[in-house]
Amino acid sequence: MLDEVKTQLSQIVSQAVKSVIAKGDLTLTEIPEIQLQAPKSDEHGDLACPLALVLARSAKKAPRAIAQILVEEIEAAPHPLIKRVEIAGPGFMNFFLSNSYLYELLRSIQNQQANFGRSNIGHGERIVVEFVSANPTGPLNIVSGRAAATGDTLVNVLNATGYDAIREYYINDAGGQTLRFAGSVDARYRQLLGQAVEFPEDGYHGDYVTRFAQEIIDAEGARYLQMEESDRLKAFWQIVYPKIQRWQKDDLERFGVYFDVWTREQSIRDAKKPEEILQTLKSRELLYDAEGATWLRLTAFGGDKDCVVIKSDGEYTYITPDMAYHHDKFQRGFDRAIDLLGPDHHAQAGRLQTAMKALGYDESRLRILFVQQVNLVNERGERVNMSKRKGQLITLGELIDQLTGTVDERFAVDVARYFFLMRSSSSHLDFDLSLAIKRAQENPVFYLQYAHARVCSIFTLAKQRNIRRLPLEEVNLEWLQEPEEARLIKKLGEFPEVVQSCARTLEIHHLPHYLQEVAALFHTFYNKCRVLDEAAPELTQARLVLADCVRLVMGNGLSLLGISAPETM
RNA sequence: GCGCCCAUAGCUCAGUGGAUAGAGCAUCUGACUACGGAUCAGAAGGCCGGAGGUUCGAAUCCUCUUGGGCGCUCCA
Repeated sequence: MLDEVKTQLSQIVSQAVKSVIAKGDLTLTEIPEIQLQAPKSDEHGDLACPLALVLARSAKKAPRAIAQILVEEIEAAPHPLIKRVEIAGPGFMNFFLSNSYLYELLRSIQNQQANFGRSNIGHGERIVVEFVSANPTGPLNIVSGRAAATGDTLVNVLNATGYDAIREYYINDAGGQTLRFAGSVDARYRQLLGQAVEFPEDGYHGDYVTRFAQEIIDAEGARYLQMEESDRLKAFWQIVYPKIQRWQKDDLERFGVYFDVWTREQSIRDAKKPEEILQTLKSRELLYDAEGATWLRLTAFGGDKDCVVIKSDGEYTYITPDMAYHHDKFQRGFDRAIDLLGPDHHAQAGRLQTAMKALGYDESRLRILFVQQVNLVNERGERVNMSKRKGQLITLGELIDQLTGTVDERFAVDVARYFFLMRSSSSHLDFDLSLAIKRAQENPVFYLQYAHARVCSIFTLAKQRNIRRLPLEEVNLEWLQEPEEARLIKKLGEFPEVVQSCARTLEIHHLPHYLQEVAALFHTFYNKCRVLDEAAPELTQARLVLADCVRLVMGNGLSLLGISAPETM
């Protein structure tokens, strides 16, 4: 809707430029794109156009003079949309629009209902978004929580803008970490059975490792001691892996994140996909042997160094099945793949990008985003580095547990999700758990939810007072004349653009910020303007339409964030 | 040494080419006997890490520089 207004206005301006050139009042070889921006201040109108500033050089005229010529041309043929045009500052043309477009906006929101905010800029492009993908060697920590909230919302946003996106989790259930983890379980197993074994230095120290060992003893005793160590490790892995996977999945679901596809590295290996891509690379003469290993010539594609794909012991390095996995994503028909990675995977990301180029894929098809680290801050304000191996971490489950101590489970998830979503994912995040718990009650997410609940309460009260809403076409929206109403309506109209911008930039933190603004403008409106006024039934009807539009935008927005929109709190 | 991320109000962060740089928290002052005070109105708080450059116009783009974080394995 706001788009349409902009399009209309930019046509008017561009028409004016053309006719001014035709008259010879302005000399230009080329008309630049006409920008229209919503000014921050009401004094600057509804939409501002800096065209005269842009043209100053090529037209060899002062910006204000150019603006003057254009404004005269525009005013010569009055348009119902434009109330007046002012020239301001260095040469901005500020358009003040007639309120009718605001009323159109409300009608448009009413007609679209839950679809308001949805669009089709994606044209059905198929995208696989891979995120979390934590090693199956322990519970998910809060960094994974941040990735989970981010990826989940990103997929919501993409699907709302006409892309066909899915959530995918890659399970590294076949690499070297698995045996290292099994080794840690084994060490605890033997320790618990009284053997004096030293715990591996690079092992996993978490309590849960000991718990797993104890569970094995409880179920099957000491019988694994009879086995060869390598067989025992494999057996332990088989026992422990499903438990961890279940654990991770439960935590994610508790957090409201459901993956569409879980891909196991083992299944990629079983399907001989790594061999397949190695064959392709070999046929292109991109592989060579050196120092007993097989290398991929990444330097031929702009990589800073070549990388090993088969180690001298015959095992693959991480990248080999990973390449195969990404190749598989494209084979499954996805136009684009987006990966959300932790910041400690920078080198891996660069290598993978280059490797996919070597496999013949256009660079633009794989986009790797980084969800920056989360530092845990302790009571003394010191940063604590989280490490899964050292068992020094806060798990996603613990986070929700702790928040649940102060608020309901549903709100605990809301608080945690909002905490992760409200800041840019490229920024580091200091997570002060004690503060987060303390602040749970006064968390900014409640500000948004309260706005939604407050709107809903208006309708509840209306019902109690037997105030029935008239059909939209019988409501006279001209009653909405207050500046607080105009500001709120304008903000509501931005919603589709905000969602689109999140989809285009893959930066979703704009959405929480936008909803915060909507909530603030609504609260202001609510304090200033009485909705249910029995002395003014027509005004009441018009304001009910506005209130309902706020309800829709807040509801649709919160739903994209995966945060509940309560009707009462 | 090389690459990536970050630096904006006391604190946590938005703003990535437009007018007077914004919000939340914290601080201070106020608000209707009326739709939910989990709210609102207002005050105070800033050489946008620093220095050059591009531009009509820079927190934003380029170069250099300072400080912090993370990578640079035949680990994942």
